[in-house]
Amino acid sequence: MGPEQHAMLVSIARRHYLDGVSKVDIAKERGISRYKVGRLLQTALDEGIVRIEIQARGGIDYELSEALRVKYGLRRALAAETPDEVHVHHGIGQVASALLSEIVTRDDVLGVDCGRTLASMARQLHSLERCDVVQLTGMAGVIGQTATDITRVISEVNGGRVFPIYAPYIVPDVHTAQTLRNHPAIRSAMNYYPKITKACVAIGAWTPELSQMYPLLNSADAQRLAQRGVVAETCALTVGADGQRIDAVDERRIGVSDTALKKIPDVIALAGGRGKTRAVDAVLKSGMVNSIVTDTFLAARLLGDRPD
Amino acid sequence: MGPEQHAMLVSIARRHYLDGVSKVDIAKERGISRYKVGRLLQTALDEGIVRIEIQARGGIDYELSEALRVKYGLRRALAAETPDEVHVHHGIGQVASALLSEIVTRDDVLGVDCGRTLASMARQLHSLERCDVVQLTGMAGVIGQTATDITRVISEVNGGRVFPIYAPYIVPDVHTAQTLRNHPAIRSAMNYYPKITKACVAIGAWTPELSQMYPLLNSADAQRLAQRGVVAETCALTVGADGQRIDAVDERRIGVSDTALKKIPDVIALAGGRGKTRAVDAVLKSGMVNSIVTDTFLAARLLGDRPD
DNA sequence: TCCGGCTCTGCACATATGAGCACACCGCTT
DNA sequence: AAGCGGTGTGCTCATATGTGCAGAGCCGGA
Repeated sequence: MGPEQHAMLVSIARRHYLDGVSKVDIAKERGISRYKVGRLLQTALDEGIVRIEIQARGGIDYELSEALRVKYGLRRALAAETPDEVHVHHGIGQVASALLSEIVTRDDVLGVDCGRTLASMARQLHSLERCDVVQLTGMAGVIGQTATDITRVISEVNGGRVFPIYAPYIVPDVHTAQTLRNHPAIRSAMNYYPKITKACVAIGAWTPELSQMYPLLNSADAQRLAQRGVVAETCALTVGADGQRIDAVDERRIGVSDTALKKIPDVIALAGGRGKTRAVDAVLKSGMVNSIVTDTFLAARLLGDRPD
Repeated sequence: MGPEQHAMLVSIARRHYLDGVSKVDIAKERGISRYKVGRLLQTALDEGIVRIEIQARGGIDYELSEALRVKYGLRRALAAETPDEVHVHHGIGQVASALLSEIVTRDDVLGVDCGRTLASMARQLHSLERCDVVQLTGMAGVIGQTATDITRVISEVNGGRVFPIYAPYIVPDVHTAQTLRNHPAIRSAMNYYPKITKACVAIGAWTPELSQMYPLLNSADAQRLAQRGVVAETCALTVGADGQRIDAVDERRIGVSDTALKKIPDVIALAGGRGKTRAVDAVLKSGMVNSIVTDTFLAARLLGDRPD
């Protein structure tokens, strides 16, 4: 292509894409037909003279996110860019806290699970509309990362009412569980579950290290569940590889039921790091959550169907 | 703006600008109105999420070129990017040769003036449609840069017929000029002038160094012309600052007349370097040329109305 | 010289798009 | 309770735009 042709393409492209002049008007300006202008602009596009770039804000890989969203039919998916594959909690927490700030409104009721990533999210929460905060599960895990701690931190940020559950995640026998569920404060929280409109939950893989729940069982029970196909849990609700519920110790749990969880309009899972690919895949297929915040590495593995 | 909103903007922008999906279809995909899609895309544009860049090919500044073209109402203008303001001939010659290759067709008749820049153009001419080449002016200047040399070099490239003028640019008296014009070979060339469809000419400023013509006059004549307002010449046709013809030694010239030059459909001037701003401005205003190939420095000065 | 393929052009017609407008909703004040 | 700006939404209607198609010119080969 010669310089005259090139100059005309550049000039017309400028006029259209930068000055916003319509093709019809450009055609009038230059005394050519609008079809010709359209075709010249198409040429400019094909030749790479006009480049359209989507400049995503840093911190999130929107291409991976969108692919993930489509693959699992989610309401939203966000893949946080993290420095490496190990220290992903901070990044996921940051994105999740921004997400919460964005979507939580005054009359939401927010349900909260436990976990390291959720704790990071809560710590990074700068502002949040005042709303009720309900603890979705009993207490488990390291101090400062239990659902009770997270619930408290969030309520401190937004000044909302709190519905904590001062009770363990899993208790040794059914009777104790029933007793606890009848405790007025706990009952008050659990009665509020149907009102929850948004929830943040963690996803655990079925290993002692990658689940808050696994270590609470005796190892025989845990292994028996593994043999029955459990690969993941969220809110201590165990699921198999295809996302099907595998009823485990439900009657000994203190927390939201799977049916109640599914009725929450907006359930956001937070999960990242090595070893969780199959678990996240399973929970996303379970229908118990409709949004995911993860890291780019895990997102890529989910899309590539490669477990870790 | 929160990550969800941002992700949606990015996702929609991708779909529209990269995948080419219409706003209506995107609206259907996402179950929202087309107005909303339009407004989201506008937001994405305003927020800088979508960036449209016009990637010009190197070697030419198309922005300056276009501004120049509009300012002088030219058919085309090209500002060559050159390493510095002194060695501009190579760059201008390169662009001009590419331009010639592009626009010259088999049944064009090409008229050629003399000068350093035109010589550079001719040397860099790789391929050119076969066409007749006519010398527009007598010989002047350094050997190898006369119109005769340039005409020959061009014809060697394209194998076309040549109409040279073996005669000086300017002769001492009217009689000699008339005699030469009646010489069969010269007459044959000059009779061909009305058939010329495209021409390349140089622009000289009215100083001994910056014009092929000035040194051919005795200094008294030259200075007298300067007093009459001559600031530039092309093809030894002198013009004043507003582009008006100032009849100088026309009867002693051997070359195309101003009326004949104006009748050529496409006259391309080549000029660049320091000290030529007023001269180029004048010639562009004269209506004798309708295209310019110059360097970016001179182009910028022409646009800034700053003489050098 | 004729012919087939090729490119370029502009048309008709269906869609897509832009712009102003009215209306509903919301939080806030009087 | 009523008033009231601000915001977001979808409407109508005039334009702008995309697409398939047919004709014109052009070129190379039979």
